[in-house]
Amino acid sequence: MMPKTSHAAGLHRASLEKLHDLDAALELMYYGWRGMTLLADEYLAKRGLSRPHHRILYVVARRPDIAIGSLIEILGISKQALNRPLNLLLERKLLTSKRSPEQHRSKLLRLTQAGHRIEQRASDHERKVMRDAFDRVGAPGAAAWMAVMETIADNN
Amino acid sequence: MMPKTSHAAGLHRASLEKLHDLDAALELMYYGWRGMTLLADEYLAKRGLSRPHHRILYVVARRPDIAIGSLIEILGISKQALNRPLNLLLERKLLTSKRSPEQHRSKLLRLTQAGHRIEQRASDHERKVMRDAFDRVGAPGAAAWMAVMETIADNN
DNA sequence: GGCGTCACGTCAATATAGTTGACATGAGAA
DNA sequence: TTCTCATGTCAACTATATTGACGTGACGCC
Repeated sequence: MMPKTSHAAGLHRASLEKLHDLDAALELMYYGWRGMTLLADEYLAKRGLSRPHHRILYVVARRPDIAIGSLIEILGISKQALNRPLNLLLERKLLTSKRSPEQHRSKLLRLTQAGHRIEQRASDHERKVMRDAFDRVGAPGAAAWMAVMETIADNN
Repeated sequence: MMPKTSHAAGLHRASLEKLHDLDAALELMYYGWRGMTLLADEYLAKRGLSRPHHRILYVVARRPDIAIGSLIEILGISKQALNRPLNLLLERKLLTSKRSPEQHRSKLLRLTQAGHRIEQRASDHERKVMRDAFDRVGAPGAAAWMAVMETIADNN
């Protein structure tokens, strides 16, 4: 539900009247997501990639030899939606796909060296933002942040 | 960078291997945003509305008599992008627009009773999620959450 | 009183990120 | 052999954005 201002590059928090005491929290969730992903998205954009590509790289990095079907399930998108970004990553040789020896009908995905590098750098941008924020509140504050987010995330 | 599972309705947190200690935080940010907006989005969808409509209603609720140009600036979108959702809200009579007595060239937007009701109910869904999460960690935990998110949000 | 600018409206083309449906292929299992 | 699984791909569509161009009515000013 929110905003931006003068500078073209980055939106900043709007100073809207608060009608409820939790309005600030709603706005922080919105701006927080943007704040965390802003640098990573800029980094990816310079390489002609975007969030969907990062999501694929992120998952494959953590599940080497994942099959395409599993990837679709984890990402929560259709195979048609996966197709384009996945093929781009294969063309760019950020990912490799090979069929497994036994289960010859599924393709197993892996990151190449270059793929690892990009995944790491993009995620590093996001982790740095989190680290800086956690450093300001110390370990107990960080733990509280995690606890709050877990409660919200599991609200399904 | 993430996920989903069996049920069609709501994604749930993926159990991916953590390569870095802050990976959990990255995933929580992703799922947290979804978790907070899930119920509100379902509520809005039942009424043929979506996030952009809610953003407009949210801002107008907090800036009665806002001009279209200011709304564009706050939302950070182009006037062409604003056009469709704004006109829908006007057609549905959730918003009114009138020209001001003096400044006859700008249009002033206001919520109708129905508009207020929808804005309030949608935002209530989000505030409830936040309230439940804050209740679990108490006031100091909530303050820590806010402090972390402010640092991240201002990362522009 | 005319000129320029401001605020708004709208048309067209494009991009991105997704959807559903249909259909094809090669591999394995029954 | 036939059925099903895992994958690939084509087409059409939706939603949400973008930029550029152009139009109109309302002021502001010399």
